[in-house]
Amino acid sequence: MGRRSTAASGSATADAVFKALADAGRRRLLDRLRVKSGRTLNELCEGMRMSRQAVTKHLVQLEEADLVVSRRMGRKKLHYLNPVPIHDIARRWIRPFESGRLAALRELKDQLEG
Amino acid sequence: MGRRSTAASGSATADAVFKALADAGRRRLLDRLRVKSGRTLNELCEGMRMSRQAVTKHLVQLEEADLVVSRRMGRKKLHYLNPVPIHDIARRWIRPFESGRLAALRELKDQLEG
DNA sequence: TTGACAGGCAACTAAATAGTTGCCTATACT
DNA sequence: AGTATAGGCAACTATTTAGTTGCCTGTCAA
Repeated sequence: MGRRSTAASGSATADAVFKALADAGRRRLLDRLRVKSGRTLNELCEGMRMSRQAVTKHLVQLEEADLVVSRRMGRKKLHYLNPVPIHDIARRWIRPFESGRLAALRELKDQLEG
Repeated sequence: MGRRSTAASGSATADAVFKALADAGRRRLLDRLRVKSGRTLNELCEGMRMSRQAVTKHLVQLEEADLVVSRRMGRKKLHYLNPVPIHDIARRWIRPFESGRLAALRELKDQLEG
């Protein structure tokens, strides 16, 4: 029920993307893919203080959010960063809040002081 | 144990902010505060298909993420949008991924095709 | 062709989330 | 004073999440 349009090609839901970003471990994985994309599972496990299975599950979440795309190469699985979903949430959920930023801050300050 | 620096004044953790954003209901609350800040709890309950208590809990999470700041006025509680945490995560977690966006996309495309 | 390497799957547990309901307190209105 | 309004607190439930362990499969290399 409520299948999330597997995200393989289109953009994932904002829910999935924010949820994927809401974990320091997953953000670390993204950061490392940003530096160098195309890493194997085992490479990505390095330095993560958890089992390989745990990392796999995090990668699954990242793939469901379409933030990571993977490809099998022989017995290896290579993981690539896909920046599109981040771009999408930035447009819808970040920039609109930055636009009104100064106004919001002024209003907030007024109310907290006055 | 791991107390999260209650966020009252400083900027909240990225975890708390992303987690707060990872729910459509909470994002809706933020959207409405963006249009008009300084709303009461009951105002914010309107149109949310859940009990007042549920909304209260969502607002607590938003406050813990420092995305919302509240102030008692008589028997009313007014809620204000605070745009700072969004600005912070944009700087650390959004823009860096947008910078390399075209490069990442080219790399991704190459790998998926080749 | 045998072993080592890379990864996948399933079952389980512990903890966090999202929501409910019932009742209580404080402030405002008449 | 008495009632309606605005919100708070506590207890409880169901679901989701994050992690573990054990074992299995497919691929490469000597």
